[in-house]
Amino acid sequence: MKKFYVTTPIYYINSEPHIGSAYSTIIADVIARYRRLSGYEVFFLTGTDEHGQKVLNEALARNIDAQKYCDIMADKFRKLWNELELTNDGFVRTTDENHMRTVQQFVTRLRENGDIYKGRYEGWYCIPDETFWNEEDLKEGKTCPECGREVKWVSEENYFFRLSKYTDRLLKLYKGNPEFVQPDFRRNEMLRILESGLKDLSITRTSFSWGVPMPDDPEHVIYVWVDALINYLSAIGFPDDKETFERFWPADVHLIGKEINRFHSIIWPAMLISAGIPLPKQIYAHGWLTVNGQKISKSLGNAVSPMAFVNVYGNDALRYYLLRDIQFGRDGDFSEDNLIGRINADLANDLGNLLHRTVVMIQKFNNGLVPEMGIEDPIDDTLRELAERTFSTYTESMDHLKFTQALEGIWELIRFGNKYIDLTEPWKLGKNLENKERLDSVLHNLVRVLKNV
RNA sequence: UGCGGGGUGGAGCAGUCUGGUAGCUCGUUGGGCUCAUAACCCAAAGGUCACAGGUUCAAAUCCUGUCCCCGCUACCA
Repeated sequence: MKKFYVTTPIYYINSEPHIGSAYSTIIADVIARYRRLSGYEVFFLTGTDEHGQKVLNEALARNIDAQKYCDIMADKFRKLWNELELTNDGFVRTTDENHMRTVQQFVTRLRENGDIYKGRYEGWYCIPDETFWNEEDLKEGKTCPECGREVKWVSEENYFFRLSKYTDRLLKLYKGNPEFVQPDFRRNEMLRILESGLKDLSITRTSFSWGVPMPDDPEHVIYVWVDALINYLSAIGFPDDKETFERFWPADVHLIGKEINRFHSIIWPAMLISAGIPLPKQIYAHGWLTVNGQKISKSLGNAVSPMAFVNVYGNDALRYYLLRDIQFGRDGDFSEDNLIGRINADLANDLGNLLHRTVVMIQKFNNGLVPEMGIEDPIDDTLRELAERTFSTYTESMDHLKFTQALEGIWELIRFGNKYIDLTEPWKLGKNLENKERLDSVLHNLVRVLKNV
């Protein structure tokens, strides 16, 4: 049996899940369900990223223990995925004991391969923003270009990963596997970064302790990103459960948001090469959702919970809308008006009506039983051919994550279904017993179409 | 500053790589039909494809320049 391993980003739990996190996860669920239907053994992974300064701050602000805070937040994510009826096979938390052990083992491997060294990380640091800045980016009087507050020169002893060593190998990887990073324009962005050369990456911090301790040097905690990326391995048993790990690794697709592409498309493969582990087959970076044209943000208060929509319109309607209306890969706008438009026009008027017409006529003309095929007509062939074409383009589209096209194709068939009824006029056929066999075929064909849709 | 995305009938988009009658959904208008949902089916109106040059027998599509909108520029899906 063929396998398929799909992952979502693990969500950083310094804030509650919103429509954006739900979008990524719903897409992954759609991929997982599609592959299961196609006969694959699927592992669909999602989870939460729980270490780092920001999480610690959130916990402190609430005056609760960091682990306790994480437990509460992780539950919110888990609960939401349940309510959205997502079919994830795993839910990894970076505070899981086995995950933390895996991280340490992984980092040990890198060290054994000579890719970790101790160095000094220095720079201008904006404490409230937690950001390092280059000297030339600073504003007048050494202030932060982002928030205008004063920056501080900090110097910290850290461990570094020899990322620079992997520039050429990554370039070669990109050249040899054009599908490795998708969509194309995202791959090109990464290529340009590679071409400009990579700097070594500081992979530990000493300013706080909420993280995975560095093996043999617990004063240092491992940088959250290094910690987080390894979830894709730890969740399927690396390195102890060899059988499960080897069954599913390498990942078939890491589904991510565009803002974390660099970590997945450059740092992650470099880490894996260093550790001697095969690379994932594809990184797919999707776009961002705006809400009614505005960026999702806490301060605007538009970070609405997806449940607000699910409760009113239902899970399937929300999914349909997200896949149909938002070109996958690009940024898109989420608007309730458009959602309603899709529900009315596509789900109710086209699909709903077709189903309703078919069912009512079967009740009326055939006592509610689906008839066998009777007399055929050339129009039946047209319907059949369109159906066949639809299912093959559907498969083709879904394999390449072109959800909008896949759905457009299906709706072409649905619309033709409605037209087919008008052309064959079954309500007229029903008035005369002589036409019974022709009527049977019409109704039979309609049921077939609906069943497959 | 740099990089990226976009500018196509009222709205949202496809088409641009591989030049050759401008397409889809929604909306609008008129008609048809009754199995059905203010539904469905048919038809029509509506676009100098941001702007200006250029290449070509022919450009939304290739080249040059300009304008406008949006995003990113390192740890926020």
